[in-house]
Amino acid sequence: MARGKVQMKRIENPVHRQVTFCKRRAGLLKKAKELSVLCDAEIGLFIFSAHGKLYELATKGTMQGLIERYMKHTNGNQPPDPPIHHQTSEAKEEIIRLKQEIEVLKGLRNALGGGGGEGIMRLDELDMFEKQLEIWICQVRSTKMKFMSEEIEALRNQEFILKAANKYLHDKMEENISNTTNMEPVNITNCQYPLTIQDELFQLCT
Amino acid sequence: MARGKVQMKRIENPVHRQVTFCKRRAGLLKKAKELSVLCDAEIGLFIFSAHGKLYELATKGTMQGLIERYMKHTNGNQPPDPPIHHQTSEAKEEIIRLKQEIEVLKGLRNALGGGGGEGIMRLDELDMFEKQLEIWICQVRSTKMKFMSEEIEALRNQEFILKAANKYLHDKMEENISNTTNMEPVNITNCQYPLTIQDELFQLCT
DNA sequence: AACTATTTATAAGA
DNA sequence: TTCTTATAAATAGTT
Repeated sequence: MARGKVQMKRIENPVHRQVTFCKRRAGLLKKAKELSVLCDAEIGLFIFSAHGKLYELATKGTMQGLIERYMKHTNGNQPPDPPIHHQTSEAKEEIIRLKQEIEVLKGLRNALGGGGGEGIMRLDELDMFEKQLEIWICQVRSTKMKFMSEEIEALRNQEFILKAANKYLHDKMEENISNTTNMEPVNITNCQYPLTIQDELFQLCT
Repeated sequence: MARGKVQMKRIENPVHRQVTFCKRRAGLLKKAKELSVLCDAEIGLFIFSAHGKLYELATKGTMQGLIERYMKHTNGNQPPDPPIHHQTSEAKEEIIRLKQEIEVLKGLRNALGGGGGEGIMRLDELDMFEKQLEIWICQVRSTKMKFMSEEIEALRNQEFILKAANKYLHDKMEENISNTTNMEPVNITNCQYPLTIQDELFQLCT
């Protein structure tokens, strides 16, 4: 505030910073005392330097007494530790919030991993909506999978029937050949393509 | 401090006192903030007016946290609230632990997503994560659908081949019958089950 | 709340 | 650190 304005940001030069800290700390304590005296106010002030050293001022009584009064004032309920209770409540709320977030993330992770969605998180409507959308998608896909599986099953049955018909005709033909003139038998083994249905394909959304 | 020195004693005129209180209070709070910013200090300040009204400033975190630090600094033996401090410390530790867990889960998300996750906004992160989840699920399902479609196609081909073999054998048999003795033809129409593949099943994730 | 004449605080230099 | 000093800020008294 003299010989040049000062930028309201941390003073990078450590020497300057330390000097300014000493000067302004003294000024601040002085101002606090003055305000207390002039205006009959009760002031508690503590300053931790960057290195952790403590400077304090309590204008009336002790800092302990002031802190107690502060505590009592912040919330007019619990005389022993209302501020503490308040703080703990805040902490508990944040813990609950963080736990919810973790649950959401775990739910999403599980959905990614295997689809085992579980608890309904009480979060935003958007969140709920997206979760329901996900569940809906899973259900639709599962239904489609079921249809396709049934189709494959029907085709397998069809294959079985056709093979049986084939064998019947083949046998009949050989029977006819043996009964009649020479006739080369029909080789249908070329038609016996292996069927390798991957059963794990049907393990979806279980 | 202007237009006349001020005696360092209580201002008796209530109006003057109140005005001075307002002005100097603002100045004191400003000075405290400046000291905190310029010198990287942590400052707690509370002012009780003569009438009991509270004005406070905590430069970092909450006044509660600052008071805790003050308590911890002065001496670790205060009977009124060591348990309180302990409780709060536990809460803070749990908050830190939960935050770490969230970070782990976010890392998992990024690993799964692969895409550029940078995350500043929490809701946005969640949103993007869920979107990625949806995309991922869709991709997995599409791949499975592709496999199943290929299986169905193979079965259709098999069916075609078997039908052709059937027809060949049937024709041959009729030929044999016409060439040889009377013999009732094999009726294979009973084996001609209609195949109705629902093509819309393959319209997934388009 | 706004204005100013002063006092105070303090940044930079020694 | 402390002192000095030019200058920026704060503010007492007033409107």
